[in-house]
Amino acid sequence: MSDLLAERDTWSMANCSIARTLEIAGTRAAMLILREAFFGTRRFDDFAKRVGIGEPAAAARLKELTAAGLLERVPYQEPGQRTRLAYQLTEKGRDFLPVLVALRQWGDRWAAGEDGRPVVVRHRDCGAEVHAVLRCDEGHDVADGETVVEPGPGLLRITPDAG
Amino acid sequence: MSDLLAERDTWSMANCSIARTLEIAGTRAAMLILREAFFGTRRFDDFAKRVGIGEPAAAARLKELTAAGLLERVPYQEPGQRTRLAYQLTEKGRDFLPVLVALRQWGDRWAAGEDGRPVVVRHRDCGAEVHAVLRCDEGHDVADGETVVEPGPGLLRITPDAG
DNA sequence: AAGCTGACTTACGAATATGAAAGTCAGCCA
DNA sequence: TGGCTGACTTTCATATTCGTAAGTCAGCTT
Repeated sequence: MSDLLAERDTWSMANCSIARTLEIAGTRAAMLILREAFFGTRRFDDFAKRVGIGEPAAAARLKELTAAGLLERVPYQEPGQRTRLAYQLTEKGRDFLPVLVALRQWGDRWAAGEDGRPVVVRHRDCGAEVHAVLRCDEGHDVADGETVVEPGPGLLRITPDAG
Repeated sequence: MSDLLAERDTWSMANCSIARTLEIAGTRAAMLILREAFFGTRRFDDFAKRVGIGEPAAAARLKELTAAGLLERVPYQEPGQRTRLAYQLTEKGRDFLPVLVALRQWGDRWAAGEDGRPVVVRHRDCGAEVHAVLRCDEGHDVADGETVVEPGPGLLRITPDAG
């Protein structure tokens, strides 16, 4: 990306989309709960157990993610069991998948154990592995160093100190 | 993704690539420092100021990211100034860009302010906007719900409790 | 009506992350 | 040689986040 230097200093990052996203789902536990949701986990206890966090943390993160609209609670009933509530991804939550795939991909490449990747994500229709890639609206693959950043319509400016 | 249910319960997520990635760069401050690095920020004070965090936090995160190999300190000298150290992305750090793009994209769509996106990322060569997309190795775009997860070579299994 | 189980909540303490304010240190410049 | 500035570090206090352990509550089953 380019160095806009002085121009850049007038940008307020108060409403940065990355920061906003992190405020909603930026904690380790929240990310891992979303991972589990994509893996198919739906029940409270399973979230806590599989993410490896305590029940209070699981309850707090699930509540936040539900309030933020990434998860919704839906009633379900197994035969011979009472009605329960399951946590299920909404469209807003499912749209988070590229973030998780990108995180996994980076970890696979740069921080995997010696035995390699613990899980593999494949395309259901063809069986090939799935990756997060950068692509522009013209259809080009975007390689390292080929991006530039510019102000968008929602950019706030900082009023420089007088002087 | 499919629900492997019982099978899934034998998976240990202790070495999950997502969790490993989050341990290296999973805090809000670390992510935002990487964002700034992609925006072209290189100096200590600018990181602290533009990310909006205190100097102790900036120093701690920069140190961690440098130790983890995402950033490197390189000497530089402006005319008439003494030699200083700048923080610059390594290949390992630049490879983190898809994560940030995916986070930004999600925030743009689901958590933007009413004026829209604060920044826009474009392809340098053609000017079109850049997105993080999921694609399989066969070249197909992968849509919502078209992924399946399976164990990889590095998957650890949990020995079920006897009984 | 009592038991059982899943889904939480409460209580408590420890670890981590962060901010404000101030101090330290190293060189280039005058 | 002293000033100045960028780059940190130190100190102190606070806010989150997390784990363990235990308690609560609701309904379906018997």
